[in-house]
Amino acid sequence: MTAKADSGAALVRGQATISDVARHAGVSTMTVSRVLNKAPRVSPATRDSVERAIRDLNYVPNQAAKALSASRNMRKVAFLFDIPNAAVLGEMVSAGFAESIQPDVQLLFIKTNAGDDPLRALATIKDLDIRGVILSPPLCDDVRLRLILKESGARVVGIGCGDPDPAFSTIGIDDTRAVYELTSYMLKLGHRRIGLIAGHPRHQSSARRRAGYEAALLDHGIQPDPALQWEGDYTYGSAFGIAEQALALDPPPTAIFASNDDMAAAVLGVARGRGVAVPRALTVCGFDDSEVARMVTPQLTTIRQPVDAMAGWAVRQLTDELDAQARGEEAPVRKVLLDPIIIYRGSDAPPPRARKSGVAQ
Amino acid sequence: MTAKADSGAALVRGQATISDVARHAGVSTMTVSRVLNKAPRVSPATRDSVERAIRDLNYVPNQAAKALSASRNMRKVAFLFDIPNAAVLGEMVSAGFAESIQPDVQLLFIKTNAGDDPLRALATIKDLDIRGVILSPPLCDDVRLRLILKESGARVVGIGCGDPDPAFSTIGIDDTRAVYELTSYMLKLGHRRIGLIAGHPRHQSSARRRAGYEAALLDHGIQPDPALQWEGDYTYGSAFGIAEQALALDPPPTAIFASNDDMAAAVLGVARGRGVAVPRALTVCGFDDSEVARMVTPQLTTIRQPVDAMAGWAVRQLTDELDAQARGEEAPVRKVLLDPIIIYRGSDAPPPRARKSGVAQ
DNA sequence: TTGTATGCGTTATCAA
DNA sequence: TTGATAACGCATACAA
Repeated sequence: MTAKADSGAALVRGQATISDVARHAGVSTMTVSRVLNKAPRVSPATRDSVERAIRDLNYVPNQAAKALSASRNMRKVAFLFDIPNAAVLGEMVSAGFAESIQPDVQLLFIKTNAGDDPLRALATIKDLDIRGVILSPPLCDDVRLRLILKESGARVVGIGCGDPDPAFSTIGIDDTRAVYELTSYMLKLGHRRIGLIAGHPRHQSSARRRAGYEAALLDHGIQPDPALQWEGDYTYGSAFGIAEQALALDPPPTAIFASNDDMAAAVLGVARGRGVAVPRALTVCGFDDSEVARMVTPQLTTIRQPVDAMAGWAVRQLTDELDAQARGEEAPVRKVLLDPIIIYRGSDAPPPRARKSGVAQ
Repeated sequence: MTAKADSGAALVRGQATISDVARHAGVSTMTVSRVLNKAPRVSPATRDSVERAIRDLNYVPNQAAKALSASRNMRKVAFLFDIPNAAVLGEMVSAGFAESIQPDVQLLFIKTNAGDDPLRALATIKDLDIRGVILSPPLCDDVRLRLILKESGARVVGIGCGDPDPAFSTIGIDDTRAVYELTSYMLKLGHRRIGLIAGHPRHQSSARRRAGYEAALLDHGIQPDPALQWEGDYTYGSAFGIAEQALALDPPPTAIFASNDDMAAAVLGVARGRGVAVPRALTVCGFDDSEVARMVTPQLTTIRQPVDAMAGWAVRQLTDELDAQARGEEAPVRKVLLDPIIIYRGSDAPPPRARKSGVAQ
C-alpha cells in the first residue's frame, strides 16, 4: 500500500493523474480514459461523476504518457523556410500555425537557406526524428532538397508551391489565374499601358505570375511590351528604383502590377514623392494581401493569398497523413488549389482621360 | 519469451528502442542509457560498441518515454503575442525560436489581442497545461493579463518589455538610453531641428523612446518643440501622413527619428517623392534594425534590437526556470538589459549648410 | 564498471 | 457497462 499516495497529494504535487481522478470518482482508470476519449459505452451517471472529478481535480492528461501508450513517439513536424519576407512568416505563425497545432504534435521551425546543402536539412530531420515537413517557397523549387526529403521518408506538404511532386500534398492559389484575372480587371478599367514588376527570378511563383499577366494582355489583343516589365526580387528595396524608372517613362504606364505587396508599397512611396496621385493618375496593384496592403495609403487592391488558412491546412494535412501512416494505411495525398480572390481597395481606378506626357514631372 | 520481438522487428516497424540497441551491442539497457546521457563510468570499449549500435540501428530516443520517465509532462511553453508588426514576429521565429527549441519542449504560439479578456488566455493555459509563458509587447503592458498570469502559476519571461514585474525574468535593450544616444549622435552631427515620430501611444516602449529623445535634446540645451513631435502607431501607414506634414514645415526638420523602422521607411518614401534627398537634405533614423532597414534605399541608420537573440534567450531562460522548479529549487529570475548598439548606415549625414525655406517644395 | 527491477501516466485487450 | 492487467520506452535506485 505504499505505491500510491492519497488523492490529495497529487494536488499538492501539482498534477493530478488519471488514477487520482478515478479514485475521486470511485471508478477505474479505464472508465476515466473512456470518458476522456468519448468512448460510446459509458452510462450517463458515470460520465457525469467522472467529469466532475476531472473539474474538481483540475486534471490535465499527460501527453507524454498518451504518446508513449500509443507506442509512438511524439509526432514532430517541421516547417522548413527561407524567408525573404519575414512578414509572411509572421502571418503564418500568427494566424495559421497558432490555431492548428494539436496538443500532441510538436511543430519545429527550421531555417534553411536555399543555397544550403540539403544534406544538412536531412541530418536535422533524422536527428530530431521528424516525420513530416512543411515546405514553403522558394525551398520547394529546389530539386535536390525535394529529392533528399523524399528519400528521408518524411511526409511532405507544400504551401504556395505549385505542384512540384505527385507525392507531396499541396495547397496554394492558382497564381497564374489570379494574376490573369487581376490584369483583366485593369484592362476592363481601360488601362492599356500596364507595367509589371516581377518577383525573384529564381522563384517559380514569379514566373507563374508573369505568365498570367502576359496571357491577359494577349487575350485582350495587346502585345506585352518588354519596356514595361522589370525584374525585382520580391523586396521593397528592389522595387524602389524600378518604380522611379517606370514613372520617368514618357508616357508612363497608367497602371502597375507588382508581384507582391511589398513591391507595390514601394511604388506607392515613389509615386507619392513624385506627386503622382494614386489611383487618379496611377493604378497600383499587388499580390498577397499581406499586412502592408492595409498599412499603406491608399490601401492596395491585391490578390488574397490566405497564408494563415494555408498554414493551418498544411499542419492538419500533415498530421492526417502521419496518422494514416501510423495505422498502416495509405497516407492520403491531397492537392488543394484555392480560387483566387481579388481584394478591391483604393489603389485602382480608370486611367486618366487625357494625359499629356510629362505630367508626372 | 513472447514479450519482446527479435531485434530486427524494430527496424521493420520503423523505430528502434533502447533495448534493441542494448541487444545489438550485447549490453543492458542501463548501459545504453548511461552512454546516451554521458554518464561518467562507462568503459571506452563499451561506449564504442553502444555508439556503433546506435548508428547501425538508427536509434532515436523516444521523447515521450523520456518525459514520462522523468515523471513530468512534456514541457510546454507558450509565446503570447499581439502583433502590430508581423515582420518582428517572423524574425523571432526565424532566427530565435528556430534555434533554441530543445527536442523535448513544445513551443506554442498563442495570439492574444491586447483587448481580449485575459481570462481567455488563462483558460487556454490551463487547458493545455502550459507551464511557461513568453510575453512580448504590448501584452506586457496589460496589468490584468500580468496579474492573471501570475495567479496561473506559470513562469513568465518578458521580451522587450521593460521591467513590469519583479517576478518576471526579462530581456531587452534600454530603449531610453538607446534613443538618447542616437539623438545625441544626430545632435553631434550638427542637427538642431530633429523631429520625432512616436510609436503607439499605448505601448510603454513608445514613451520610453520619447523620453530618450527629449533627454538628449535637453542635455544639449535644446527645448523639445511640440511642433516637431508626432504620434504614430508603429505602422508604416501611420507615418506616411506624418512625414508629409513634417516635410511641409517651413523650415522643415533636418533630421527625423522614427520610433521604429517601418515608420522610418515611410518617411523615406515620402522624402523620395518630394525630391528631398536622404541623407543630404534630410537625416532619417529608425529603431529595431528589422528587415526593412536593409531593404530601403538608403539603408537605415537605426538601433539594433536583436529580437532573434532575445527570443532564444527567453526560451532557454524559461526552460531553466521550469527545470529548477521541477527539481524543487527556487527558480532563478534574471533581468538582462542589453547595451544599445547603433547601426550606422546610409541614412544620416550632417545637416545642409545653408538651407533656405521652401527648398523641399 | 555493469546489470536488475520498478515506476512514470495512459490505453488496449480481454474478462466479468 | 465496467474493471484488471499488461504493455509503451526510458531512467533511476539499488545490487552485484
